[in-house]
Amino acid sequence: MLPKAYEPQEVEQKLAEKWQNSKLFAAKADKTKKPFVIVIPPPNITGALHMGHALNNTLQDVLIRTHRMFGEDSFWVPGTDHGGIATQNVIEKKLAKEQHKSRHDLGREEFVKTVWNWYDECGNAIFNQFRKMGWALDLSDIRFTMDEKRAQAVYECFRQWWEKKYIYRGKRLINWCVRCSTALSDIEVEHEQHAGKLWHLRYKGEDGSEGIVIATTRPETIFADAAIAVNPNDKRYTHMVGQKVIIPLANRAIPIIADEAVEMEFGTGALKITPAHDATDYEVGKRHNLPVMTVINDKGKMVNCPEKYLGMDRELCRKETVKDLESAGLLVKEEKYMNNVSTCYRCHQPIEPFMSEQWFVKMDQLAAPAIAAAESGELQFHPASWKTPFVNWLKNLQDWCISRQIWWGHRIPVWYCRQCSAKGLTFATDQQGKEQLTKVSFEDGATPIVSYHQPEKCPHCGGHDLVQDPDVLDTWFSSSLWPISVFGWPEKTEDLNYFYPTSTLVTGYEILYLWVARMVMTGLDFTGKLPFKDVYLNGIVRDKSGQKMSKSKGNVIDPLDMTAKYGTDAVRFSLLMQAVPGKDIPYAEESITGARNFCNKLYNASRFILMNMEGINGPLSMPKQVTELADQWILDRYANAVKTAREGIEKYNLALTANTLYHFLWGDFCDWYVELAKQRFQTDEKEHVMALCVNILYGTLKALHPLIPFVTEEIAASLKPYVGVSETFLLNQPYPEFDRTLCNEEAVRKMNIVQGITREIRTIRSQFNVPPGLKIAAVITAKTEEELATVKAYESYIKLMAKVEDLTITANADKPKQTATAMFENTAIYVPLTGLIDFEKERKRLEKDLAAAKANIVSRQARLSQENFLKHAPAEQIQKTKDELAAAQAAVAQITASLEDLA
RNA sequence: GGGCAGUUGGCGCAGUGGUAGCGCGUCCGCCUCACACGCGGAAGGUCACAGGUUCGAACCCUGUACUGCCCACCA
Repeated sequence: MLPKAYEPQEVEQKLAEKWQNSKLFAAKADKTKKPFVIVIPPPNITGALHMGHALNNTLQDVLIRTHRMFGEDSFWVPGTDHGGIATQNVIEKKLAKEQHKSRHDLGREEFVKTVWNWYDECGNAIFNQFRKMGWALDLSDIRFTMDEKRAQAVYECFRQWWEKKYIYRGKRLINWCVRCSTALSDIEVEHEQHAGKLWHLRYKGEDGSEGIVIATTRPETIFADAAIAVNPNDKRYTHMVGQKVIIPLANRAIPIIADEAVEMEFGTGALKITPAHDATDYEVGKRHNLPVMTVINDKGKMVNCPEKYLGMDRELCRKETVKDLESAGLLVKEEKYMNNVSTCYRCHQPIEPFMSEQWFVKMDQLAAPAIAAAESGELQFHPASWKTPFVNWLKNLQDWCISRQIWWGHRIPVWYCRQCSAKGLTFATDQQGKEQLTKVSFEDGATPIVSYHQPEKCPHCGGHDLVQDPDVLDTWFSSSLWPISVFGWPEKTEDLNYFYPTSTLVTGYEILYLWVARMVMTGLDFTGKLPFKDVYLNGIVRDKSGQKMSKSKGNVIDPLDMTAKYGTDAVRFSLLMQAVPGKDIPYAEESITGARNFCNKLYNASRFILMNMEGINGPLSMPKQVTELADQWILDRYANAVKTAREGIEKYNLALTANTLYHFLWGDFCDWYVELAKQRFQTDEKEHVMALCVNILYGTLKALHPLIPFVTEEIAASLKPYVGVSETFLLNQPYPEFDRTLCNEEAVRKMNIVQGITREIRTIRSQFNVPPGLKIAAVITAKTEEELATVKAYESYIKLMAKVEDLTITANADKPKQTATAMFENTAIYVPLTGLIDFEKERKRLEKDLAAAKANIVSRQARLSQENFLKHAPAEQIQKTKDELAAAQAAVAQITASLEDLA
């Protein structure tokens, strides 16, 4: 005998291995079939899986599995991402913790080797977790953004864009992370509200006058001031424009200029312009031809400033400057201020705007086709509300800074001749005594040679002393090529031809710009085709109170802990029940228990049906024709559940699919059909009923399999002999089709009457504490032909489900004495309960029902007396209202009689 | 500053024109021979607010408030 409760752990382990070993998830590359392809958002090799991965991958898994069952050649392409800065940070922390070493202690080569070792370790761990989760990825064929093929793709992209002049080198004010010591692109910068201060500083006039007062959050940058700016329309300052003032503590004169960028209302209306350390100021400086002077270096230390502050950290210098300004009497005011601080998306330290020569990609030509694709609707977003932000982002795109001053990543495929480029190259000796190229300046004459491998010789002088650019590419550079690189681009492979473009991209909205937009641009640029036509944006898994999960908040739920405790299916199903496109999911352990209970319900229902299979040999096919109400009804429910489940998948509304199947299985199949079937098991109808049970259950298992693959596969294995299936895996069987011929509205209507009357009797039983085992008598007086006929025909259902022994059915009986009364539509239900009735309780109950019925009469009558309603509303609606009025009137009459009876 | 979501019973959410559903929780009764991870029943909501469209609005339109997110060079 099977255990009472479903124990997922062993089952899942066993099946996960079986699936992988059978290569069940390998795409067949069957050219006769339509491919359905999803490329996985490759997880960074930074550590363990979190709930976000669980959600994102489960959604993809459901799509992959359903489309496979739809008969398509579905292929989910697995891989990982090297994760640039993120991974380098993880390894640096690890080194510091375990060996008290920095990456500089190891040197570049050794450090990179260390990360590769980490990749072996962590990559494996990730795929083991994938296997455990049962995700339909063929793990025998995986990709990595830094493996040889993907590196070739990166190089080819760089080369082509260099030739097209999309890639260029430029000196700009870029976002510099002092902690990570690298440049960042604009979207890698996050904006956080920090409690800071706003200082009002006086810049005295060159002529000794009072000068002007400005407001700043960054007093340490005054040494780099190039001007003071005011709004041209600001009458307070018009007379001062053109005059010169003295920078405090620096004693340098700068002009007062007028520029539209200055907000008159903010601070004092006067703004210090520091082109080298602020993006706005940089633009103003350009307009006014101001000199750019740097006072903070790449380490965040002060340079080019009065000696006192030289070498000081920027933070400390801020404090010191304020102190000294105060002593000098030039600090006019200090106020608290909520500052919008730019921070690094990886380490969350404040970003320093920094003048630097970097590699950029020109975006306008790349963006244009992407904008067109989104605007035309060729590219679809789910939910669609992301289209506008997507397009707007592309329209306001700045050039993409792609060089990073870190060690882990694709090295820029550019070389320099030490002879020809000598002036533009700066070398330093590292801690291992090796000479390293640290800085490249095209402005000073470095000449690039674009090449994947080290060129044999310099094309200019024939020299052999060539060095590679020290920078690596933005990690998103290789990610943006992912949909083509996974299939072997730039080679014209068969895979690329067959599987590209892919079908759907499933990812979080937080990387829509960082990743999705760029894949669209590169895909269109290199292939002329969109990499995917549907973008399904999933929400973020949050904690129960809607907070983002984070280690520091201690509210993280580990998906692996949860799968160990409740089973993978339970975790998957709990997420799917809430998976509405674009919506965040509040998540708590309690969310999982419901899903776990469902898996158990499914298991037990199956167990029950299997138990009743005893004595039945061979497969039972689905009966072609059914005449019994319960059979007609359950087939209608089943057909509709399948229909809605499929709709949910097509509309990317997996919550709809999950909920529909949940309620069909539990509410319709178990609570009513199987309960009714129990009595038929004792008759010669048994085989017929079993045929329906087992086939409907098997169909439901197939419909559920993409959502909860383990428990369904496990059950299906036992059920197969009874439905005549020889195929081992559910995944290779067709997804249930909606069968219109099974729909039967009349059966649903009749069953609804049976259920309604049953519930009324059960309520009476419960209200008057009738012992569950006690069979009772009941009198049903049906006032309409339909109800009367139905009750008469299916009195056995009511007797069974409501535990009624003696059922009297009449068209018009007087209310028996000493009974409880209930109404269902036009039918009165009397339950004689001599000695059991609490008259006071019954009176209260009846009065409540009476009030409700009276309210119904009033509202229906009001509606029916409106001429406009009768004129405009559809006939069907008018009839419905009339029926409701009649039912309410019948109820009032009946209940009133009952109340009189009680008195 | 711009944009996008959301506001439905104690909690978390479904529901796109015919006056409300689900899960959890609560309360009552049940170990009824598949399942107590269960069965039956009950209580609980003027669908944020104000206008408008409509015979009819949780649902469509306008505005307001609050919450969250994204974008943006008010230092």
